[in-house]
Amino acid sequence: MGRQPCCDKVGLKKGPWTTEEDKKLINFILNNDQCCWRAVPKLAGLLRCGKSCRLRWTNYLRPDLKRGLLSESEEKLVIDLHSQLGNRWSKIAASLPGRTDNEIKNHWNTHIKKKLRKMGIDPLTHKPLLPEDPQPPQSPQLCRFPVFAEADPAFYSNSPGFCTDEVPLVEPHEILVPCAAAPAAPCSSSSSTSSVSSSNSLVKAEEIQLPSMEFPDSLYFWGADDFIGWDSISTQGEGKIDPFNQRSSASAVLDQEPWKFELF
DNA sequence: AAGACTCGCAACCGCCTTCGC
DNA sequence: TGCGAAGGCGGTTGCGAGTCT
Repeated sequence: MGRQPCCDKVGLKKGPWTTEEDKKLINFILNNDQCCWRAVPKLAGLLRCGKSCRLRWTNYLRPDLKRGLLSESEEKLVIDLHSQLGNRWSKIAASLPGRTDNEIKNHWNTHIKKKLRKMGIDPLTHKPLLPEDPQPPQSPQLCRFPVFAEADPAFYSNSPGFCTDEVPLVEPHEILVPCAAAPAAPCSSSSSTSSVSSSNSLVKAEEIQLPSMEFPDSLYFWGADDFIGWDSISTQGEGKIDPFNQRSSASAVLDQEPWKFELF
């Protein structure tokens, strides 16, 4: 028995969003509350599934999104959080304001994974990559590679220039640290698939005293003060139309201050 | 110059979780 | 308490752009 599709797909458009569709969605969300996504496409006049609208909004159109590559510190945070949480991208993204789970996931898969491998670290387990020998390190003096924060909070801070792009290849034996310095903690990596059982790793994430990354309310959604341009949308793409001839009061607010980043 | 190959990202798919009745 | 609907999430895919041969 197949699962019912999330929405009736007959007649629904798929694939890349057009500028016009973006405008419609933006306009709708600016003018209305985000009631239920299922209703959004119909009300906004889009031939899309509600899920698709939600995804487009949260991953691409949301005003508080940062664009561009992750900064060095963001990347470090992602690595650290990943060692705690595994592939729980939404949880990781929650600690990185303006970043989406999808963006972080993509960045992880395309950049960080490679860099960690280059460093001799298994991106899944955050342990040293084992050479040919499949046996895990058994030495009582050595324990598995600890998560960064646990291993040494100064891991990064002591290397201000740390950039995973530039790190030399590190041999596994160079990474292993004495157990005393880093009590083994359950790493979530079998974890990439497993449910990081909950409290444990989550508590650990708290324990490392991550910087408070909570958005101020104003930034979250109608944070017009930190939000630049639909104009960039209007000038982008084939149409080059001004989508907001009929701007809502909400979007009019956005005119009052320049938005600080570009969506496209 | 052109075809092959690689890479990165946006978007989709389908399972899981949450919520309302 | 159980059920169905909707939203959330993580894995995967497809395609365009860039690079290599």
